[in-house]
Amino acid sequence: MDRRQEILAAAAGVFSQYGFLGATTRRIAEAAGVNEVTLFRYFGSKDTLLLEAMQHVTQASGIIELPAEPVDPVLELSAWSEAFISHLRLRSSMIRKTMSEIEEHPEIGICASHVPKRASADLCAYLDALKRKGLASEDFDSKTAAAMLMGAIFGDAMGRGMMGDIYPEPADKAASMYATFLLRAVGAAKGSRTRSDISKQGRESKQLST
Amino acid sequence: MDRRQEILAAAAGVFSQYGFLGATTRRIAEAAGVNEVTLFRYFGSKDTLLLEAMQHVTQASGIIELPAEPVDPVLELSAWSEAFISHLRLRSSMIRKTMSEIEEHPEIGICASHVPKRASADLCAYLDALKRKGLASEDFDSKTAAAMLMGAIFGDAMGRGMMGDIYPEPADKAASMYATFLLRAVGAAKGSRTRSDISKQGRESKQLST
DNA sequence: TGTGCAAGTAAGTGACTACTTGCATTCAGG
DNA sequence: CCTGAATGCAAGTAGTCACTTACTTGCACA
Repeated sequence: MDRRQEILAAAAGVFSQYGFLGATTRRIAEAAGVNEVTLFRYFGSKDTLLLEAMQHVTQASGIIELPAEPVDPVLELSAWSEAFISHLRLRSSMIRKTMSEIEEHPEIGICASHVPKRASADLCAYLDALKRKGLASEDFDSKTAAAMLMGAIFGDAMGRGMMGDIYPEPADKAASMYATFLLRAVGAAKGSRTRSDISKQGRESKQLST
Repeated sequence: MDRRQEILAAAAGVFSQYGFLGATTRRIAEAAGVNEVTLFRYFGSKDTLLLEAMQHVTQASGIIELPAEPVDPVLELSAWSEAFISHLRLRSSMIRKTMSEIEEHPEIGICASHVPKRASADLCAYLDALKRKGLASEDFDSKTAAAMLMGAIFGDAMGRGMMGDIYPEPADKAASMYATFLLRAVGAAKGSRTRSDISKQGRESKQLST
């Protein structure tokens, strides 16, 4: 049904603006251009409506794939990071509301956690592929590295609006700066040497390629 | 006054469990062991009570100082990171609630943002001191590096409860693993080789000591 | 012994909450 | 043309919300 989708979208929008308690059935109905009673006819209760709405929006994830066989790490990881950060930025206010709801409505939190879980798994696999192909040193922990990059991206997406001065500028290059920084840390910053910030290291670090 | 403090503490506790709308005056009064009317006699309204409560709790920050003159980067930054992550972990649920409230109650968000702002400034200054003393390479951006470490710590503190499997183990060493990873990225991972997680690296990487 | 303040108690206000019921309207298909 | 499903509308229910008023109690101090 068309109506269902409209209501779900409206519910997600209102939730991301007002949170669970603030997302009243009246507001949702108004946003959907629908009578309040219709909500209950479709979904029975506010709880199931909001749960379904959240499941609906977490379907479409903005994560792009990382190649199974890395070729140009800086290019590939920058693109991935930029896609990921814009996914998070678009949804930042919903993510904040969802995070604050995990104690009282864990089901919502669980379905939202699939996105970062998948992102992290993808990223770990990619870093391991870098090791395997000899494109990175082998003496670092993928989970630690992945947590660093994901944390930087996540923190930037959540916090820049409130404390823009603590994050690197310009905002639209930040994700690729994090990615480049990470690759340099794992000794994979050769190839694609277009960025000036890694030029110096190039001279000295053939060190660990096994 | 003694009573004031008790009420403020109770309000902060209830807020961190239920969020702004869920923190009803009844619940706060109950938690404080005080009559509901007393809240209004002291603070006039729920809004000012909660604002005052948040200002009160953000006074005491668990951030320790970083030395102005770095001596042992790994040791110093690990200690700082561990103190910071346990500060965040203790307050994770309040932080989540506060973050979801920044749109509707910006004043609360603003006073909470002082902690990460100060942490970031301290960290940047420390990284710059590393550069100045020749303990790190000079071709990285301090803000980027700081955002990476703070992001990793923040993400870990917020997310481990819900998706423990994507973060490095053990949890109580994670902060120092992030710190060590960062220092290695900036070429400052020599000295203080007591931690096992960098033992392997020790053999091969004298590389960047300028 | 009397005064004044801090706090509790009880009751109530009007607005809002999720949710229900009953009935009128619209419109498509047989 | 009739039927039935989808929807709107008006009203109502029982509960909670922040907040107020009016009054009582207990204790310190003079």
